[in-house]
Amino acid sequence: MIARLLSHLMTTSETPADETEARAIQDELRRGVVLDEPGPPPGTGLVAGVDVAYDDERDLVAAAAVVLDAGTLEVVEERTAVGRVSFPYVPGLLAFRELPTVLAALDALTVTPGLVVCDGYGLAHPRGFGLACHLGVVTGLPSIGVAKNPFTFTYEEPGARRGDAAPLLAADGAVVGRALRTQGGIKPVYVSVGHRVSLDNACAHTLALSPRYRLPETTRRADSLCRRALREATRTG
DNA sequence: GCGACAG
DNA sequence: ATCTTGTCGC
Repeated sequence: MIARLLSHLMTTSETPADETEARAIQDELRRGVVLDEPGPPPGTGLVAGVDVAYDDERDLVAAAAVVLDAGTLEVVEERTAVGRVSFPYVPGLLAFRELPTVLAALDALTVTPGLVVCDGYGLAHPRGFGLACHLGVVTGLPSIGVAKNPFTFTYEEPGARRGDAAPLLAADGAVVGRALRTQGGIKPVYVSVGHRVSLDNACAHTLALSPRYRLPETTRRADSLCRRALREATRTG
């Protein structure tokens, strides 16, 4: 079953036909999420960052997967993949637009990361199952989501120092993630659990990956790489 | 009912 | 996400 669902996400030809089908697939994948594991300790092993860039004009999408040494934050491996845009941007269904190409880039890696950091949300999601959850369940890897915007969620402004945080709340008051200040005096990032990681650990990783800038080095590296890959793809083919 | 809404 | 110059600052 997971293989069939994975093929839905992996291949352009089996992309969900509409939003209703996408939600049905989302509900299937949700059954596979594991939330009772702490995840790998921060600062050790390999951490991957993934991101995607689009050229809607030419119907192109480029994804990047960058693996860093969690201790030194040095790049261990980089891979990219280019494909066709197979699903529109629909709030709540971002995974179906981004994951096919991201999975292709991850598949090209020769090393296996102990954690994948996504640009977007995990459990902080209208239906409780965002991009980072899909990626985690489909790959089996621990995953977290680090987003730049609070989406539809609310939070009390955390303290101004690096490391200060506040719960990210859904409309019903449920804690779905955390607004985490990765740099003093700068807008926080929004961290949520994807798969096989605790929220505390997700935040510890995010902080460890953001020694200098607001966003984690994984996200920054993947972002610049997929943009470069898109430029190359546009210029070449 | 209408708008807002990760990337 | 993307459209986009110069500019302020380390």
